Amino acid sequence: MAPVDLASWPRTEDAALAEQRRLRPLVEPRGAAPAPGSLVAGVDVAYDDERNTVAAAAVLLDLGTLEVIEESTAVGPIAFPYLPGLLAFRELPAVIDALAGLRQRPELVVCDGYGLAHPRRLGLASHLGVLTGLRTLGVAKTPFGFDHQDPAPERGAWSPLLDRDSGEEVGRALRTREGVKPVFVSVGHRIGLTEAVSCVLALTPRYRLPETTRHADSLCRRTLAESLAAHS
DNA sequence: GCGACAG
DNA sequence: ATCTTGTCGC
Repeated sequence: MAPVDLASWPRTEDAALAEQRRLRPLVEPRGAAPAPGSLVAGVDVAYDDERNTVAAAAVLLDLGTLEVIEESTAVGPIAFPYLPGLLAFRELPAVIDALAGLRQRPELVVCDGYGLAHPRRLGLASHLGVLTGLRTLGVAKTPFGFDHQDPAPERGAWSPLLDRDSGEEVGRALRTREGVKPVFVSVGHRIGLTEAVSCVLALTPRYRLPETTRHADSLCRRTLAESLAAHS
């Protein structure tokens, strides 16, 4: 996997918007779910704004057993400010570095955030998919700017996540645990929405968030804390 | 113009 | 995202 060249990474809002327009037509919003024994990666990042440092983690799990197979991390400078709708430019350089450190290639990458459920239909999950060619999906914890009805209380229940203007279904509010707030699933790249939802259910046998996300979250936090200690 | 706003 | 303790519950 080609590492990111930070020298040519967008630095301004205009450049980032132009890059989204360029990549958007390359998203493939259909495709099968990976087979039960496939390797699935979870990715996440943690920040230290004081030191302009970001730590990313990629954790590889067996989709069938949910056992951790491999871990990889990357630490680097924060590549972009946080602007809603441009999150990918902040997170992806470190995420791609972490993914590049995995010895085995995942058949799916689960991202913390959105894919097609995005103002310009290029959230970080889709962006990552187009840049790497990997199959991706997004799982977000809040509805961003979209409308939805509360799904029925049982695990597996869902309702469409709708664009406020067009009414288009851009994702699904999915109940991964009975009686707990839903998560918001959207297609990233090379997978359909129904298939993405079934993957997320396979990854949430017990908690609200996918096992992939939970492992990646704790690993990137640990990595950031260790890099902090090492530099003081 | 104002508020809302993935992480 | 991050600042932050104890506490209720499975």
